[in-house]
Amino acid sequence: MKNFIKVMKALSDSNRVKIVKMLQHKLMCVCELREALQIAQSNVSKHLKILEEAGLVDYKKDGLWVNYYLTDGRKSPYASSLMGNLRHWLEDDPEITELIKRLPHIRREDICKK
Amino acid sequence: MKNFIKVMKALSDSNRVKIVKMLQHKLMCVCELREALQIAQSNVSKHLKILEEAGLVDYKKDGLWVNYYLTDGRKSPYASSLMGNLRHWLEDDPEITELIKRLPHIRREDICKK
DNA sequence: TTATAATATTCTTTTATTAGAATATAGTTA
DNA sequence: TAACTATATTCTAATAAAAGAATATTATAA
Repeated sequence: MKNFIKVMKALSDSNRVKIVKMLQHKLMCVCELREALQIAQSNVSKHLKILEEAGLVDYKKDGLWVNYYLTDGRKSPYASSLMGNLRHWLEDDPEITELIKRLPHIRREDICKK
Repeated sequence: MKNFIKVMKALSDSNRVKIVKMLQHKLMCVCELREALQIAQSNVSKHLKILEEAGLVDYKKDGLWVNYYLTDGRKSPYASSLMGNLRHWLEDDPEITELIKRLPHIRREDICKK
């Protein structure tokens, strides 16, 4: 039950759903996600942590960058099923399509200084 | 997006998930649900409203009783898919099995006076 | 070693959610 | 009609979530 609730809660926030939908297209670092969502960096980090603890995303460090990517949800049947469905769910949502359209122009080289 | 979030939120609370799992076994009135969950009647009503607005349950009035039952989630693909999955999900959850086991003994004739 | 950059964590405020108690409503029966 | 019962709604308090600002951490480069 606990894990089920955790997965459901993780996907009950629109910013987190947006993160998932973006990561379906490419692996992204925190500053790219911040730029895309236009929210404070600390919030991006916190949302990512919630998604990670639900077993929905994972990350690899690359120098200063931390690159987040989707897991297959192997950690739980709930995560797995929902991640599968979310590949086609919300594809026509206006907010999502707008976000995805902007995605190619959000590049860490332009946003961060390194 | 809005409807998706609504469905996810509706299923992000353990009392509401319990209601869904119980309704898989039989149609139930508010006082039976209250007895099963051991929470205030007003809370049961409020949880039922949230489930209803997410398109997960519906009700039919029968005199003083209001009988709640599961919909097939026809209202949205999210509701439909999750309701389908919830038929087998959490079947082995200790809290749920305990609850379902008690279900046959929770009868409105015994609980309410009428 | 110092400085800098990307991310995580902490602190604080605001907003939502959940809860029970009290009250209102609607249907039933005396 | 008046009294009663099941449910819904309102009110208020407690708890949890989400937000941004500020600070801490970690890795890199000067």
